Amino acid sequence: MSDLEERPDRPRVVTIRDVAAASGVSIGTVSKVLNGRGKLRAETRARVSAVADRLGFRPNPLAQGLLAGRTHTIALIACDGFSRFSVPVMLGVEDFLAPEEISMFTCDTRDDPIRERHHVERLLARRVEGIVTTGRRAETRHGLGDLPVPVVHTVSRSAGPGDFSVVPDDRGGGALAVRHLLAAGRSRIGHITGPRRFLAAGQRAAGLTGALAEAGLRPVAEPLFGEWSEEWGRQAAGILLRARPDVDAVVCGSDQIARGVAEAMGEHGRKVPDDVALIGFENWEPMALGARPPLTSVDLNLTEIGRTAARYLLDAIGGAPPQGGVLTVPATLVVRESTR
Amino acid sequence: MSDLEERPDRPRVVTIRDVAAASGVSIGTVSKVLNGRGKLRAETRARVSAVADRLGFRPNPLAQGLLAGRTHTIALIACDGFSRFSVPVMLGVEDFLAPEEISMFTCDTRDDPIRERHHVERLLARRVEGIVTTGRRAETRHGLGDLPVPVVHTVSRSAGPGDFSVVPDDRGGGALAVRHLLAAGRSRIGHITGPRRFLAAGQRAAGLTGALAEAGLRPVAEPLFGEWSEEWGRQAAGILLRARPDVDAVVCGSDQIARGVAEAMGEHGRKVPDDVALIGFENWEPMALGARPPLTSVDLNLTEIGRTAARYLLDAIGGAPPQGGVLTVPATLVVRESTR
DNA sequence: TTGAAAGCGCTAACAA
DNA sequence: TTGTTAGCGCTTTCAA
Repeated sequence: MSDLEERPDRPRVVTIRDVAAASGVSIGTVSKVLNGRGKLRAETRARVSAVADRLGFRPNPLAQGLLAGRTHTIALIACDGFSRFSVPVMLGVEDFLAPEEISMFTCDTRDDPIRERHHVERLLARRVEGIVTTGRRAETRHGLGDLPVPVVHTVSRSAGPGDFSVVPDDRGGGALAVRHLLAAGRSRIGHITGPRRFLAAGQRAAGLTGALAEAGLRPVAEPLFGEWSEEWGRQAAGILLRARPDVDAVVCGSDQIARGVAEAMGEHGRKVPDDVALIGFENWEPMALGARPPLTSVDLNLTEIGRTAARYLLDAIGGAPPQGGVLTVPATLVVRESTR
Repeated sequence: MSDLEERPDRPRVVTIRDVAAASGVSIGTVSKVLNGRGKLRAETRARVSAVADRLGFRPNPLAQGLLAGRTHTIALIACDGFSRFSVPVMLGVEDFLAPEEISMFTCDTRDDPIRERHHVERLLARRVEGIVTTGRRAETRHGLGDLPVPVVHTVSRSAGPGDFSVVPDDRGGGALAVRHLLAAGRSRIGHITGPRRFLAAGQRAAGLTGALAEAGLRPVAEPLFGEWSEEWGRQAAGILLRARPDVDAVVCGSDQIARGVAEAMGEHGRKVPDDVALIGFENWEPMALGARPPLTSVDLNLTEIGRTAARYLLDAIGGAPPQGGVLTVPATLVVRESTR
């Protein structure tokens, strides 16, 4: 496949000088045409643009940026191998950025602070104008330190003082799930979720108990903290059924857990949703749709978190006063067969 | 959260001039110190580096790039919303790029040619030095046209003449699965997979029948083409069992299908792996590990595909003669309980 | 209405 | 051993 012939020259990049020469004007004039600036004869404008088009001229953003001190780039730093938590955020950020003609560098730190530092250094050297970080489920993360550009943290909130974070509403999501179940006439509601050390698990549980309390109720049993896995869901369903055979609904801390619960319920002779209604969390479609029956699930709207983060970042880049604190994006409920 | 006070000035960016002034030398000297070029007194070097460090100087890569005509950036274009197929490739590309101090722009086309064109235009304007595309399962995609920079397509092969693609070995993966089953003493092997129109489905099936043929065998029944879903797995398992109750192993076109099959097998009174061994495809861990029992699965080594693509891209950027054609990265088998 | 020239931050060739 | 200068591609005065 290799060949000895000279490599065919790739088309040389066309500069403003080429356009000027080809259209017989100065580079200043070309610049004015391209930017619609200054006073020029219509005929000149037309002619120069035509030439620029014909030559396939694209202004070099490095040169533009050098002069303007801007790069129209931002960076997204993930820490979790672009997991299913980071990806929707990325898409949201991109959504918001693309029409602004801003490009996005991405990198992943694999949860390694050294790698993170390294990436931040390089990105700053490249003069990105802002940084978005993404996290894995709602946790608390360290800040990035005092940087010369605005930073927005997403999903995981930053512990750095004055830092700004956009996070999912785990608590509200838990409440949402409960209200849906109450409206459907369920009242003996259990909760099976991930490890206690996860902020997300605690908040989802708190939202659930809160919403039950509003209705003068309590969970049918103490929330069961364990793992984020299907296997834990299977185990915990057994534990719950043994303690409270009369349970008529379970809110799960993740769709994976909910799948495990669904399976175990069947094995214990309970029908979903007839005997026990089931709600998952995170609305991870391959999981939620593959379950039998398909799972009602709390959607944390991570893409919206990404859009929101991008909007704030652009505002900050534009000179808006710095924001600190945590902004929470509401969750929504996607209703499927497991609660119908 | 807003305040009326003046926004605290972010630290102004330090230029080579600042360093020169602060250390009482010319900018040329600073440049030599920073790049280790030229002949300078050791004392000067030490002093200037110290000042540069103290000031937190970072050379502006825009200026460097403008001069050198290089940007040390590449782009990755996904088409599938950074799906589980694109993400491992991204990580592989990043793996290979990071030590080279090359940064990666990413964008997603949402499978929209207009969006793709738009992104390509913008990336070229930014003078990326190369482009990697990622695809969703092995398909054939259109090329990007004649670009002034090298392009490597991954996962989906490009139909563009002279284009270079790095793709998974679906056929080899199918063969791998069969050989593993044969070695385990199974011989009545069925196949349940995705839609016939997918190249990946066809190749996996071909690999399977090929490896069986080598052993003088044929599939226990015609391969069942359907959907990539669990639901299809459940359905198809029933069909297969009705046709061939004596089947002792099933290779599935995806882990999702395999999960469905596993579930249905249980319902039909077949134990996995005792009665029927099961192999999935793609080694999508949340699916493969959550199944009961955990699934043996063919890993397509997408991260390795990413690394390989990055290596070729860098070579091409470095001036290696252009390659055309398709490079196949071998698959491997991850053995778990479903075949033990 | 157009052109000339300065300068963004940096490197490299050449002078001193 | 160090400084000076030109120039990368572009925008933006200011002159013509």
